[in-house]
Amino acid sequence: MAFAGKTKHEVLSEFRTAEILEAARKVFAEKGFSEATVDEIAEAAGLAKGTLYLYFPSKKEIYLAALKNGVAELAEATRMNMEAAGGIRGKVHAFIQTRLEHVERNRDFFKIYHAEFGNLTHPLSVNESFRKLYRQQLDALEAILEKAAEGGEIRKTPAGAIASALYEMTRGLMLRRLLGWSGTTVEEDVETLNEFVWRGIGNS
Amino acid sequence: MAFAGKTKHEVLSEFRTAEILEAARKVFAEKGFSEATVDEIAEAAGLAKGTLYLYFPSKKEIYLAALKNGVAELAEATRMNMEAAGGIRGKVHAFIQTRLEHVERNRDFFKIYHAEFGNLTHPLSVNESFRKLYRQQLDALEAILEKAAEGGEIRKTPAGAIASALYEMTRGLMLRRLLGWSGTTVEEDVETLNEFVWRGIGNS
Amino acid sequence: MAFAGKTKHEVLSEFRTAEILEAARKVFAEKGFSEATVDEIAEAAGLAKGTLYLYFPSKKEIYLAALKNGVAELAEATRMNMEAAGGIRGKVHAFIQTRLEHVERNRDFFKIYHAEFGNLTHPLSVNESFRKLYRQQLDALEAILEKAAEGGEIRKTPAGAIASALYEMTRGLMLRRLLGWSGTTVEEDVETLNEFVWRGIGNS
Amino acid sequence: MAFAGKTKHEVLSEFRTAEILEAARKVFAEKGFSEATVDEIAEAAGLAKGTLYLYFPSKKEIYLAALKNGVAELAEATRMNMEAAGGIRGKVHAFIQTRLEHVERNRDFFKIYHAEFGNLTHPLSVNESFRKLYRQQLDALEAILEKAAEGGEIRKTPAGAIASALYEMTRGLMLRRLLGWSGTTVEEDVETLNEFVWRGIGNS
DNA sequence: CATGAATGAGGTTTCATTCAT
DNA sequence: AATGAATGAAACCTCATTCAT
Repeated sequence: MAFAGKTKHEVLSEFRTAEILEAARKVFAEKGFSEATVDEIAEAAGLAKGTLYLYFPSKKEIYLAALKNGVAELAEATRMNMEAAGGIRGKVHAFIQTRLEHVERNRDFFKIYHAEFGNLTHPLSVNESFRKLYRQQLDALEAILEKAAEGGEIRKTPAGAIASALYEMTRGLMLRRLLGWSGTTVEEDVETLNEFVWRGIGNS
Repeated sequence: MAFAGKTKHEVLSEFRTAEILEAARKVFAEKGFSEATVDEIAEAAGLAKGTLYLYFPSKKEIYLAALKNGVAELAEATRMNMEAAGGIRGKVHAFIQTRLEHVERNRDFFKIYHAEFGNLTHPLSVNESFRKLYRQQLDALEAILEKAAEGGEIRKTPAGAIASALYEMTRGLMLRRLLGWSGTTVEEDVETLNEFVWRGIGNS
Repeated sequence: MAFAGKTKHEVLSEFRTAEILEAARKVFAEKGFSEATVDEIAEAAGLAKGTLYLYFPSKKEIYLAALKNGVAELAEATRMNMEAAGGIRGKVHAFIQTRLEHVERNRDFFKIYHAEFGNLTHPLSVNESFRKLYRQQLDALEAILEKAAEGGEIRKTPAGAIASALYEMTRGLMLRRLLGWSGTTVEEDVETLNEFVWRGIGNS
Repeated sequence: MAFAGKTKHEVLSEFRTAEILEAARKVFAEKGFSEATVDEIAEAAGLAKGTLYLYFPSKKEIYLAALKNGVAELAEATRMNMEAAGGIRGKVHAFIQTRLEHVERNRDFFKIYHAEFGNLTHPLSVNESFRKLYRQQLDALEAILEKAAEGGEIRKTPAGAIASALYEMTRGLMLRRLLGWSGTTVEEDVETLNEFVWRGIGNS
């Protein structure tokens, strides 16, 4: 993503931004948006409070950046892995696997991510674009399922509901891991879910 | 539940409490806990701010009451309907149906309910007992699935993960309805989910 | 003080008033004016809060009544006993004795009384008239001392300062008793103080 | 007391703290603890309300700091001057003189100081340590008197009561000056009191 | 007369944001 | 660019007082 030719200013700016976002993710993950204070984030980042405002215009923007950052990464990785996979079965497997594996490496981010789903129904919420992205992902999933059904790869189902179910059951297992309630490995969870879903939608 | 012989005080107290909780649910549903103000709740209830504090000791307690109230009701209804249903297939159907139908009649409550799941990973969150209850429900679901598997009613699966998946996919469809993204009736959603789950766990 | 010919109304009114003042004295003694609440007084009096407002227009007035009541009684008893006593020596003794003995029987009142001295320097304080009364008592004491000095009964002193000293040293021993720091009887305290004062002002 | 080598932060912090305490003393002196508002103190200090909270965690702590500050200073000055003075007569004189002179230079503080004596009998009062300090001073005074009596410098008296009387008569004259009721100079008051006390306890 | 539910002004405290250094 | 002291709006909560019953 990064490329040569950056000015010294740009390099520093990116470095600070990343530094702040990492600290922010840690604090927001622990406390949630409202309970977290800018002071805490500044301290976690080892910077003065005022410095944060050189890089972000508000607490809310820090939060959004910390969120979007990870969301885009996850969405992108998911999309790419699904594209690379052949056939509907591979795609579904990729979807589940990518997401579940991601959790392990980004626990702080996922706590924020989860919290944000809780805010989806507050219209005045921190985030309008989050809802859109969620919708896009569901729609994409739905489209894939519908196409597969048309091609006879899977049975005919109300694809929207199934997409939602697939998305959320995956998220459920992610949450379960986050809470430390899983006695299983990621691989096992992936297989369990994959098997379950496949039976659910397969046209056996 | 209500019975004669209540004092005037008790009647009024119950009435006010209900009045406040209804207003609170509306405001909390719209804004979430942190963004909601006690003033707004008071106004929504048509009462003065001080009056709320005659019935609840703090904003947090109002929130918890509004939450617990509905949570207990939902949990109880779900448990009863599952118990009444015969066989694992009936129980799973009852689980899905009870929950999805409940949403339609308690939209405000469900927004709060959903938001609280987002807080599950914040250890210092408003609510410790909520996490426990969630865990209990998952455990109960797991136990039912395991027993059914032992009895040969369904295939053998890692019951914990499946319970989580079942719980969350249902919650996903609830959220979908809440967001107005469903073009389907509750009955259709129930059947879709039921069919999907049953294929997923059945021992065909 | 009470006399026949009262209407039923007056009798009840006096009874309620006394009841309230006793409760008020107890609560104010324990908490001070600001920390005491009207609710507490009402509860201590076994009456509803609203009832208090039938007999007193405000919390402040309850306080003042509870205070003045006792202040007047103390001042009157002191004045009478001093008048009855012969000679300056007897008068001083009567002053000390009356006041110290009074403490034992009216501990609640004396806590309020003491607190009020602490407010003397707040011009906007609860009580303007209290300051006046204090001043009157000091002036009276001063006048007595001056007259005695003129008559050669005691030595010549700056009578104002001595009056103040006499008043406050007595109050000091009263406070000492209130705090439970006295290992002595009232009589002993009276004699100690009397001896001390007499040596201090006597014209030996 | 101040010395070089302080950081800029320390200098500012001390300056602000002093600034706030001076304003606080003025406001508390005028209104008492309960009637004073943080807003008033902030305004008197020429600072925003929030700024006070950068230096003190609560209104109560501001009050205590304003109080303790002066109390410690007075106690220390008194102790030192008494120690420096030779013989019991000198010590008593030093006690009276130090305290009375202190009033003139710290009128605001002394109003708070006096008010606090009024709270001594409220067990849940702002200040527990104040009571202890008062007790310590009385005990020290008592010890000095007892020792002098044993050495034959003064007559035998119940030293505790006399200590209390001495302390409070001094405080009485301090209050008298505070109220502007003294037509005399500090020196005259000191001499009057000294003479009075000395006759009272001397072994003539 | 008595009640106590209701009120709402007013107090303390927090914290996102600004800006002079 | 970085700082962190200062700000003040806004939130929660208390409690003296009122008034319909």
